[in-house]
Amino acid sequence: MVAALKPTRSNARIRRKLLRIPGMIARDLGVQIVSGRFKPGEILHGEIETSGRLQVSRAAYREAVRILAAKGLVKAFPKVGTRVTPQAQWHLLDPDVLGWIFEFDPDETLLANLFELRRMVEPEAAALAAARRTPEDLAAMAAALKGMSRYTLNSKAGREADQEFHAALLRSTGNAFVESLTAGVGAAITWTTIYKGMHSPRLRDSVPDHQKVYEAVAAQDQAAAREAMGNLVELALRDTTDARRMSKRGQSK
Amino acid sequence: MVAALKPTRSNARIRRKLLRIPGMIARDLGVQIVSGRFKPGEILHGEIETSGRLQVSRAAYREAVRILAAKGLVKAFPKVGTRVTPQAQWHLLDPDVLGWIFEFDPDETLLANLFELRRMVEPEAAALAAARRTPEDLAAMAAALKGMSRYTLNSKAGREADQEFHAALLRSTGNAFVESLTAGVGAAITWTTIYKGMHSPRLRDSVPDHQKVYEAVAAQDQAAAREAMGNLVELALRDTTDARRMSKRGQSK
DNA sequence: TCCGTCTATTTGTCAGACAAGATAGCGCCG
DNA sequence: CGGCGCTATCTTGTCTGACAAATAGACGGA
Repeated sequence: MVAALKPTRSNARIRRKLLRIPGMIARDLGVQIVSGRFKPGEILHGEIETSGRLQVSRAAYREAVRILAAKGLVKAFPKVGTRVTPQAQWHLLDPDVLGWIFEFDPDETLLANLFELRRMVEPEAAALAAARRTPEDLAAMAAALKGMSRYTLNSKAGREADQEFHAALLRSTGNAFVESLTAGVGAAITWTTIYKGMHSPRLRDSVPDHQKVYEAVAAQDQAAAREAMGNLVELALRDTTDARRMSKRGQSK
Repeated sequence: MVAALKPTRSNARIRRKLLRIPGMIARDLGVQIVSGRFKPGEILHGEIETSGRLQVSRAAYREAVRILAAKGLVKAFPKVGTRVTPQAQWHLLDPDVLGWIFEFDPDETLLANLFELRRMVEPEAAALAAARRTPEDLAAMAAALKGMSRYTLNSKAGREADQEFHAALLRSTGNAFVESLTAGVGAAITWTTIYKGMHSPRLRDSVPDHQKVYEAVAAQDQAAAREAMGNLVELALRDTTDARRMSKRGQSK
């Protein structure tokens, strides 16, 4: 629930600076939908009722619903209401939707699916990057690599460097569609780190794996880049599932 | 330009039944943005001005802008206006954005990029499908295949069967993220067909290629499925670029 | 020269009203 | 009695006009 949405002054700082009211509501509803609180086929409560309950204008609430509709999560019809669409129609690779899905403990299957996609795309992306990377791309990857080893994944800066490494690699494919998968890769990486940090105290150092990818890309060796990145994703997946399994067992849930 | 947007009655039927006013405006602006008519960094005209010019209420226009913002095409700030975001932030795999990009003669590079993505994903998807397909999946693919050979790509039904074949295959991976790439694959297929139909009178029959994929999936032979689908995409790409080159040369442009 | 303030402009939000579309139930007619 | 069409009604769709909030840029003071 949104609770006290009207930010007279108190939560004005808490709310992300750039999230206006419709954005907040959309995020809120979006999370409830992707987390199963609202199931496909269900119909959201009426606009007047909901906007009244949230103490926002109907226009603001409508803009929120429009955002969700733009991401394929809902569809609105007169008289029938705003219905949650089946998952097959959701724009799962939309950065916001991804964020909502993985905001809280995400569905195990979906995380596995996301890794499957990484496994398909990233090795080939590395091969493309090896063929097309510019000196600037290389510099960005080198800088990210340096950041990873300097700060480690235990610090925010280190984790951001990890993300940036993969982002730079996808960017250097020169393929706009591949680049648009950055958010998806980032989400998978985030949860790998979270699970590893949560329960396996001694996390395997992933810098050497990244280093190998970097070297292959730098040497413009497509086959080696593909191979190294394949390894990296494979290991990341294993680490994630292992850590997750331990974590689940630990909390006996 | 939207021209006469106010549908007193005349164009009420012409406008796609399910496209409300904000949807129409969003599509219109979206096409102008992805086609380069509005360039990244540029600022859209003010809300009052634009909504006035289009003869719609400001609320309706705002909902349209919200849709575009949800797809990453624009960002709005008070005082500064609504700015077109750099292409790297666009949600290129959003079905609507894809549709807008490929609505008219699309950028050659982008089409090539889309094929690159297909080349990465679809063979592995075929392998996954071979491992996981249910009898129902298989039936759907068989039906689509039958439709392709019965109606050929010269008819609408045949083209839809082609799309459905690939959609069914992606669906049978059991991977929601892979499935969400259906729109992207579909867009690529559409333009392959268009280019082939446009200038190469004798288009290579692609049914045997699809048949091979189907048989491998039916036999649960992952390697064969991967191989067959790799071939199919490769040939489709070659057909597309060939046909396009001929077409361009033909119209001496 | 630099920094804080002030203003103007743009988007953000609100409020209430009416229009349009779709469902369901009612009633007419066969 | 059963099928068909009309109407009542409910929900989203759209319009209008107003005020609030945020910020870029100008202005003025230290």
